[in-house]
Amino acid sequence: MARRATQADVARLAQVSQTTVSMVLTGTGAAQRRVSGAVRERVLRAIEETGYAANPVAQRLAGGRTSIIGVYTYEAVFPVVAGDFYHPFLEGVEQAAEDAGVDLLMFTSLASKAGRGLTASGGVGRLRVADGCILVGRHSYPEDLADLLRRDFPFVFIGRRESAAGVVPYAGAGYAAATQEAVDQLIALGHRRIAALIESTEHESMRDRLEGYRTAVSRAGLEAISFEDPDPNSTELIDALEAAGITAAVAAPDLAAPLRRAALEREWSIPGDLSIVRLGDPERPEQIDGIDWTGFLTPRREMGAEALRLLLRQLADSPESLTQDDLQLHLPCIPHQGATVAPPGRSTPARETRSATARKKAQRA
Amino acid sequence: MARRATQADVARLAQVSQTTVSMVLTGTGAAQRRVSGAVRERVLRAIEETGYAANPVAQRLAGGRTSIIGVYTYEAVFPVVAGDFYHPFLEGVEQAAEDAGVDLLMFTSLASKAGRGLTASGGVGRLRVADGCILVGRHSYPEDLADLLRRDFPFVFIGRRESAAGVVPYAGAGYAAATQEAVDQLIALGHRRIAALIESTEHESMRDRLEGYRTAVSRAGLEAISFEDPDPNSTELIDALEAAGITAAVAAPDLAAPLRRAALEREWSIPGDLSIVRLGDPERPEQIDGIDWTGFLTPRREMGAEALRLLLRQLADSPESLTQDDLQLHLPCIPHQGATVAPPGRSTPARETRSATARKKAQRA
DNA sequence: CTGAAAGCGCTTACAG
DNA sequence: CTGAAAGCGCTTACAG
Repeated sequence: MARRATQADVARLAQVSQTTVSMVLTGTGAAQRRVSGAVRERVLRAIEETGYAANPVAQRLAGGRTSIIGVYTYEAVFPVVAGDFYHPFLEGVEQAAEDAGVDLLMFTSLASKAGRGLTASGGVGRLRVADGCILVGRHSYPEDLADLLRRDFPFVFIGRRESAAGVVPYAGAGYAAATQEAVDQLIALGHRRIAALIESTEHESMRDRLEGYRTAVSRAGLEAISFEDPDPNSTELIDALEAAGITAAVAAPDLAAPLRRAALEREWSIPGDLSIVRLGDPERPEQIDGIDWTGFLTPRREMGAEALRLLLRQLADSPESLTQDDLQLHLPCIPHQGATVAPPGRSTPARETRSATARKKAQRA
Repeated sequence: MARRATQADVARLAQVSQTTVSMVLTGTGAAQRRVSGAVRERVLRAIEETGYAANPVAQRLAGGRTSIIGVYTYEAVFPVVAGDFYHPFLEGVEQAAEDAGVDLLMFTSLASKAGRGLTASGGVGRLRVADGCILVGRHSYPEDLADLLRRDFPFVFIGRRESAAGVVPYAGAGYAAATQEAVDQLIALGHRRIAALIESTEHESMRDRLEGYRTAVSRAGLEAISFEDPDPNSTELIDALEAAGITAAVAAPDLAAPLRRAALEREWSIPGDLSIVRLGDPERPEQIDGIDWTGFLTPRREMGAEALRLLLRQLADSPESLTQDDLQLHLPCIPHQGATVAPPGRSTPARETRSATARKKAQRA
């Protein structure tokens, strides 16, 4: 196997110095150094002839750019499950990369061991073969974020992430705004007892939804009734909703279907007895059902594409000019009017009946 | 921004040479060089103190390998269609890359314009930023193959490819052997009039299937009856099968379902009147049905994984020792006994009846 | 306009 | 057992 050609090889063939070869390749020298037309021609021909392509590793070590953007996925790059949650993010990244003419380096060598993240599997250093890096994954890894920020390595997270260590650049979904709007609509329909069901507020995206919910209910002078990490398989949740007189619930994506199932088991009708709003795309494939959910979709492709563009902006000439608002993107979610929301049940009697049935079932159990 | 510590920093602190630091870190020196206990201790402490972590970029440059393997996909890297045909190949590549500790560079910048291939979008040049490259795609691109071979660039195709320009390294499916075996089984069941339905023999994989079919029928002294690129939506195909007295057909993956549909429309029963063997995984997602096809599966993940391993072998110490057999892999297909094959219809009357019905329908049309 | 030289942070013969 | 030195393939001041 022929050794790959180097600038030295090209230089020898073109009868110029290696510096000159580098110069014609990356014209961005101190003073936009011009190489005379004749010499440039010779060099270009020699490049052609030798099949030279710059070694990105050497380029990076010397402090240059490679037009290679890293992609670090906390989950598998090529997900096993068709219809995987992460797929659309990567499609967006790919599309934007193609548009920008950059290549994507998937850090398969850094496969996150047992979900312990980047820091655990070799650290941020390895990412530096790329000009910058996009990160995607379900969880938050505070150490990774701190490390990334401290090292001053250009990166963008897909999905909002916070760190005490500094301003984390991200392309996130506007969950707060979308949730708020969804709750506003429930209120406009006449609902007064609206619950929020979310997963752990450890995660930024859940905090955002909760915040949107709180803003909307408090502005309307309603009571905020939220359940964090409820167990949708227990009857207690439905008991609690009933006791609180809830007529509508906004639910984290993976909680919507279980809530619906639990409610139906109680012989509630959806949306007759309970309206449910789904706050985004479900992550777990088993949650993908045929239900026409009212709520909104997570703009996954857009998040991927915008993340890449944001990274490119950071790599551009004057990254200092980027403000926090430039670095932290909240992309609008896509509202969808489905079949799981209706005005609250009109008659108290109906509600009584339902409650009676429910109570009977509960006693039997 | 704290500059990250280097071996030089550690060396200074530990009062040893930078070489020694490198030595204690990577004990694999020429003669397993031992550093005395005391010195090793000092170095380790200094590493601790400085928080030193090796710069992988420098390691790669010094090591002579970038550990970057390119992946060029003629189709989109992250396919839009869930259940995409190409997905499993990439999963296999990813798994093998993870095992080998190499990263994958997806050439998104080279997105093949209108299916015109590599040569059309700039040529082999950019691929050279990687140590070698895996190529995946539906079609054959003779120019690309010739270019790759002529340039002596290490690559492996997923799926068998031929070129007059030389020996193309590939990890292909053993379609010939699998098809032959399938036909043998039909013969063992008592079939004597067996047809082959394949797509254009322009493609290597179709030629392989045809070859396997021909070998099997000729060995059994039967007539070879093959249809290349038949139109399964026309009644002519069924007419022809009927005229030839066919009782079983082996069909290219994307032709099996259309053939079945056409036969059912004729009121043939499957497998009663016609046995159908499907020769691999269908490419087009609309062909994915609930039918339990008899035939075999394409070992897609294995092909991806083996392609990467083969490429790595080419990049290893003594690639010259690789023979053509080493470079061209035919991975065994996975046989599957489904519900679309049975012994041929026992009675001539049954067949007459069927033919009569069919003839009537044909006249009506 | 062009080239000699230093430097990026490592590994690895080659000498002591 | 340890270190001085060369080299991996680039970029980028710094001199001509």
